[in-house]
Amino acid sequence: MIVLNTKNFSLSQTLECGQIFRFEKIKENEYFLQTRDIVARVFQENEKLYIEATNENIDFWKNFFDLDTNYSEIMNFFTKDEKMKEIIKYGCGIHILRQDFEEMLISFIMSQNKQIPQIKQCINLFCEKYGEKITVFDKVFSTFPKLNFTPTLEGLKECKVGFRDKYILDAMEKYNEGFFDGIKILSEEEQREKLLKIKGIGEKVCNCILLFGLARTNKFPVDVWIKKTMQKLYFDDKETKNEIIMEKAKELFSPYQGFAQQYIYFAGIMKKI
DNA sequence: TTGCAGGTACGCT
DNA sequence: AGCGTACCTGCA
Repeated sequence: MIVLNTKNFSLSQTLECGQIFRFEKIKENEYFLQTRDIVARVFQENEKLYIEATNENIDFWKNFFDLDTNYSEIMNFFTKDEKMKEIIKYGCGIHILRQDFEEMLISFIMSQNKQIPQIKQCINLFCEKYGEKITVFDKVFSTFPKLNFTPTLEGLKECKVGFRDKYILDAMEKYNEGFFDGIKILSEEEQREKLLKIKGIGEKVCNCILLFGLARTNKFPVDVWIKKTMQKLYFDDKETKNEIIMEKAKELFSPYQGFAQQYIYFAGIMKKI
């Protein structure tokens, strides 16, 4: 068990704002959480975060929960905009997790599925089929597999990913051809170009992978929730193209667009806006 | 029951 | 260049 000190951090807000899919609530402020092949039981009490995990490397978890970033500074930046000042009140404990690139790649291709429960199901089926079983806390978990294999379309169909089966196959074939080798050290523009070459990755999914899997925190993925909420906030509730919404976000939120996106998403799903 | 939602590809104009 | 529809699945 490790104990970390946190500031401006809420475990529940951070997990429940749509950036991570493999977690399960045990009770208030306590969750099972999985990333890659790691299983953790995480508990927050006041400003302390308790982590019991198959990997208890402190630096890993500090990085994963982004505990060294100064969120007061970021939130302070947003207070210059009256509307954002309201928005950040709802999710002021959100951190942007630094998740695994491979896992984000597959998860966000699946995410053009539907609601979060369905996305979770697809990922869990994928892990059950291709990952390894591991028993921790008297419970069986499945790890997220290394991507060094090529699945069949039939196998992927069993994960209920629907028509995204060929997209995932495309991504994994390219992955195994070394297409993504060294992606972490490329420039953001180069990373973006590579991602967009994969079938099934368009602007939105690309931005999610950049933001959550490659720590590009100035990206602003626009999904239906963000679109609705942004329209209400800045466009007089009128139908507005994603392109225009992204321009507005850039103008208002740079260099912290990713954080803004999370706060807005959270406020939006809380139906407060 | 039908039909809709989710993001992208693809075919049409 | 922009628009409409297909893709698959679960759920109202």
